[in-house]
Amino acid sequence: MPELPEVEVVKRSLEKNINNLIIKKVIINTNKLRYIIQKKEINKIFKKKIISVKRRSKYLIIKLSNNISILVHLGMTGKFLIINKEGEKKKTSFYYQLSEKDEKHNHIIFYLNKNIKLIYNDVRKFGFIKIVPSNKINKISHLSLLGPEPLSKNFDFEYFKKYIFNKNKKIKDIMMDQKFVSGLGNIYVNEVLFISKINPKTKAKNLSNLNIKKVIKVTKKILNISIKKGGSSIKNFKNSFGQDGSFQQKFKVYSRQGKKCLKNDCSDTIKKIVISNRSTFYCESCQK
DNA sequence: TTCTTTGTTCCGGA
DNA sequence: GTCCGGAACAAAGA
Repeated sequence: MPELPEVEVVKRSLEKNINNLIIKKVIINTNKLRYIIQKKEINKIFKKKIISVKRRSKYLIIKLSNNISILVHLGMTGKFLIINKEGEKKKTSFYYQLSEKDEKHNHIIFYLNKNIKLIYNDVRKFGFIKIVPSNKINKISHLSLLGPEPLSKNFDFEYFKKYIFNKNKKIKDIMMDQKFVSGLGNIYVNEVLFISKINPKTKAKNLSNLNIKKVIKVTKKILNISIKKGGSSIKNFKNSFGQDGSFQQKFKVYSRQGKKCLKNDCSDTIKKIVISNRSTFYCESCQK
């Protein structure tokens, strides 16, 4: 369930710890992620230096020397772990003790110089890793159709208003649509609509100007707070040191069905419904 | 055994 | 051709 804030936290962690390192060896334990990784693709990243780590939507782009990039999507349960070789004296936060159970899902191991290992671990195997030419990265299908970043200036009232004026979709579906705005998933959309006091079933084109402004403002605020807190830790999310994020206590509506609404002066309970095959949580009293 | 989870894609119907 | 929404898919744990 890594959404934008979680991916951003991973990005920062990777940036800080693997930049300028060189890929010495790659071991693929499981080649059954969303896409099979060909051996000739892996050969392209040998001895390459990690130049930068970027994020676009929920994707990570690890740029290497010689016009090669590693495009990563964490799927539902993907995570990176950075591990130093035993015996090296480094900060304890570099060490993450994997239980045997966790190690079963260590699918790809990048051996870097300075005895650092970068491990891709993914229980559900819905994530993927692709080797792509850096200069074509924005043209590949995963990235080419993405809408604006929610935290960018492009995600503003004018854009929102123009996009939804003839859309008959529910606001929740629109917010989940990566072509409209990229990086939000089910959890954060539920939270944004709750805090904005907007019913998820509302047709997007019927939103008032005031509510459009509110949604934009709340979206940016929640994402920024979550990034600051280190990402959520819903079930499987960990940053690259295996530490849990701390945002999970902050969810006001997600997964709270049957529990009391947290808005002041509201005595209603949170309802769970399904919209477009996704669990949707809201308060009937607060979100009219 | 069945249900749940998510992002993405596909397909039928309007 | 376009839009909408339901279904399917991946894998594994409860």
